[in-house]
Amino acid sequence: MVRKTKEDALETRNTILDAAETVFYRKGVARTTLTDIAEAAGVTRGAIYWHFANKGEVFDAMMRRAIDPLEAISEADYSTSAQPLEELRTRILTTMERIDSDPRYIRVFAIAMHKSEYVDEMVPLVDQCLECCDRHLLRQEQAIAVARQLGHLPAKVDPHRAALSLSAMIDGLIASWCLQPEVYSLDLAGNMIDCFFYGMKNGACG
Amino acid sequence: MVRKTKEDALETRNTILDAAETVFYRKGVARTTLTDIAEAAGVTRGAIYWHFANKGEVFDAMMRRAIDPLEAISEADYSTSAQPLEELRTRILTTMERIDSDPRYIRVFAIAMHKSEYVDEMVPLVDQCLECCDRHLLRQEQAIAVARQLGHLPAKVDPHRAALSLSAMIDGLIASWCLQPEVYSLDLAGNMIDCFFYGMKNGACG
DNA sequence: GTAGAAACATTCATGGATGTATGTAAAGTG
DNA sequence: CACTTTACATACATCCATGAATGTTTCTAC
Repeated sequence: MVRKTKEDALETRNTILDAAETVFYRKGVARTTLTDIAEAAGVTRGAIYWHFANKGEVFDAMMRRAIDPLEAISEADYSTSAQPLEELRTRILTTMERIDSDPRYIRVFAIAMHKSEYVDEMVPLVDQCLECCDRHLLRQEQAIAVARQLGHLPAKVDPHRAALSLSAMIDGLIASWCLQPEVYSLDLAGNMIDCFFYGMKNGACG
Repeated sequence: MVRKTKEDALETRNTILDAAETVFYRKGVARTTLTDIAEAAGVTRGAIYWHFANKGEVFDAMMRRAIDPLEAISEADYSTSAQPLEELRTRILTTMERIDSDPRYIRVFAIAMHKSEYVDEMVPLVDQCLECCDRHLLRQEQAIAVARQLGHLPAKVDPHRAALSLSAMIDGLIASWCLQPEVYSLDLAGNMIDCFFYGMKNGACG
C-alpha cells in the first residue's frame, strides 16, 4: 500500500526506525538484515531502500532521532556559575532522569554500547553517540576548574583528570544500567556522584 | 604443511587464536570471516574447522585463554581481613596492573566490550568474561560488609549498593581504558577508588 | 486529464560466507 | 611393515543478504 503524502511518508520512515530499534536490540546490528526490519515494520525492503541507502544509514538515523533531543539538556556554561559542582550534579542527574523516563533511550543506549560493533563504518556513527556523552561530560572539566578557582575544591585537584574519572564513572553506570535496568537506579547514580565529589573536596583526589 | 606432533598442533591452535585476536580487534567479531582468521594465521579454513566447530568456539577459546589466568588474582576471602578496604584496593589495582602489563589483555577486553555484539550465542560467551569481572567485583560486597562490621565504614553504608557503584566505576574505567589506552592510567584508577572510598568512609554514600 | 514524480513493492543477479565432504601426508601402533 | 589416526588442505554445494533494476500505484502540477 503506497503512502502518498509527505506526512504519510514520514510516518513510514518513523515506523521503519521504530522497527530498527526493536530488532537491533533483539538481534544486534550485525545479524539484523534489512528484511528483518522490513518485516517488523510491515513494509518491504524496497521501502527501506527508498528512505535510506543501507543499514548504516538506518542505524545513523535511529541514533540521531534518539540522541538529538537529549543534546539540548547538556548545553551549559559553568564559567559564571556560583555553585558549579551542585549545578553539574543536577545536570547529570537531570539527563539520567530523562534517559530513565523513556524506555527508548535505554534501548538505544544498549544498542550503541552492547549490541553494535565499534568498527569500520560504525565508528563515526557510534562516535556521534559517544561524542554526545563526551561533550556533556567534557563540560565537567570546566565545572571542576571553576569550582577550584572559587575555592570549593583544593588546588591540587587536576580538573582534567577528575573529569576523566567522573566521565568513566558515568559511562560505567550507564553501561551497567543498560545491561540490568532493574538493578541500577537514579538514586544510586546520585550517591556515586556524591561520594566522588566528597572525596574530591577533601583532597582524596589528584 | 601438516604438523605432526601434539605440540605442533597446539602451536597451530595458538597461532589461530593469536590471529583471531588481531582480526577480531581490527574488524570486529561479526564482520570477521574464518577465511580472514585463516589468512592471518597462515593456515586454511580446514585447520580452523579441525580445532574449532565454528567462529563462536574460536571466540570462546580466545576469551578463555586470556581470561582464565586473570581469574586467579581475583580469588580472595575478606571475612578475616583486618583491613578489607585496603586489601580490596590493592587487589583491584593489582588486577589492573596485570591487564596493563600485557597488550593482549587490552585487545581482548576491547573486543569483548566494544567489538562484539551481546546477542544470541554470544551472550553466554561474553558473559563468561563479564562473570569474571563480576565474581571479582562481587567480593567487593563482602569486603565492604566486613569493613562496616569492623567500624571502618558508617553503619548506613549499604554494601550491596556500594559494591554496585564501585563495580560500575571499574567497568567504566576499563571500558574507557580500552577505547583510549593512552588517556587513562593506573594512577587514575587508584585516585578514583580513593575518592570513592573516602566519600564512603565519611558518610557521603548510602 | 494527462505527464511526471513520489512512495513504495517486486524481481533479479551477484557474491560471499558457511559447513561439509573428500584428499593427503606424516606419525603413531602393533 | 601394514594400518590407522592425526592434522591439516582442497573442493564443493548451499544459502542468504545485498543492491540494483524494474514494476505499480497514487498524488500533484499544469
